[in-house]
Amino acid sequence: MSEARRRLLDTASRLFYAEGIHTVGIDRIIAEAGVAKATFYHHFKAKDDLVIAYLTEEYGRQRVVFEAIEGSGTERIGAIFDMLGTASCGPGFRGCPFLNAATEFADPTHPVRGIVDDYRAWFRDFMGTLLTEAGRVEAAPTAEFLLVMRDGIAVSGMLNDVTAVRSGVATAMATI
Amino acid sequence: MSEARRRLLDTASRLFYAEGIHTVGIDRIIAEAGVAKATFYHHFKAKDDLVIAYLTEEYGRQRVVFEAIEGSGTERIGAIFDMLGTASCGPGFRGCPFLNAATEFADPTHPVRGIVDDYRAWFRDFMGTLLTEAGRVEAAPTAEFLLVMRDGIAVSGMLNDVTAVRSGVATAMATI
DNA sequence: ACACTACCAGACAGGTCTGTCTATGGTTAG
DNA sequence: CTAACCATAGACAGACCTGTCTGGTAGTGT
Repeated sequence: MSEARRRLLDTASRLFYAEGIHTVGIDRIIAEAGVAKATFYHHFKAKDDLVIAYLTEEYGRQRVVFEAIEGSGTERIGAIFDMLGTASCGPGFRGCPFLNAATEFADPTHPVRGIVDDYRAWFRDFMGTLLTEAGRVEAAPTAEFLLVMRDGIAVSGMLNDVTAVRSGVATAMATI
Repeated sequence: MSEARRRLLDTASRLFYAEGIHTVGIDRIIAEAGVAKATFYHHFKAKDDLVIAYLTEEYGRQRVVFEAIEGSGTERIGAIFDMLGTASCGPGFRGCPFLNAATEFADPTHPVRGIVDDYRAWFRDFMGTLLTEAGRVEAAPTAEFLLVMRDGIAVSGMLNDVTAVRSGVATAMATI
């Protein structure tokens, strides 16, 4: 990836996540990235393309991080939710990038929503696989439940309900 | 309340909820409400005032609805979550108005975020009170957990994860 | 030497947004 | 009657947004 494109994506990721997608304009991104406007439109057909790239990259990043977490069976799920809880209470946390993007793009047929759906399907399947590995017969409904917990934890973290985050993590760990 | 103000609030509530706050402009609201621009600015100092009024009214509406649900002890909580689940799968559901607003207003010191905080504090306290009434000693952490569940259910409903909604409701009911 | 690609700076058009303003018409209370 | 109030229509300013375009620089491979 070219340096300019890298800087654009990094800047956009930081600003989109921290301040929202619609509220951050192209001018702001290219200024902070130190890139010319023509260069931006050379790399991205439109702003939506940048949004897509941002979410796609974030999706890949999270997959790598979560799938790298070691452990076996339900312990691994516990470690994942422990990490989720820690991240949700950490500095600079402003919720789940995918949930936030879905809120900003109300039209469910928009390409952005496709990535959000992909991410959620991956997480659900990942949990289902881990549960099956752990010998759970009722893996599917439990995986759904863990998806709901993940969402709730992310939201509570965004709104600084730290005790709720801890409570959610503890319950998720106790359930599995 | 004057008719014009009533129409403005109704139209704004409908559009803000369905399409998002930042994406819906004043011009659109006054056009669909059939109200002159000067009339709008006679009733609301700025767009933010309309947003505040929208969320404040929605807060009051939800309080009335939830507090009117009958039953005693944990059965009442079950009825509330049953209703939450049903609403989250219903037509036109696009998530929790407060969570969506919090996502759109990233600055936690913005007045909008104050209403969101108030709503969440009310829900948490309401659950805590019902749990205490039911004789639960560990009411506070369970109330926190129910807040997380509420968030997760709303998110899953917004993203059409209907089975996740049902799973979340079932777990919440089983837990309490 | 040449073509190609990546990059920069910044003007520009066309649209949208918020909020203000003028000018006018009803209705109601004193 | 008149003054206060609520409402209408719509022009307008100023800011911001996206996306296009011109023109110029630097490096790279053939």
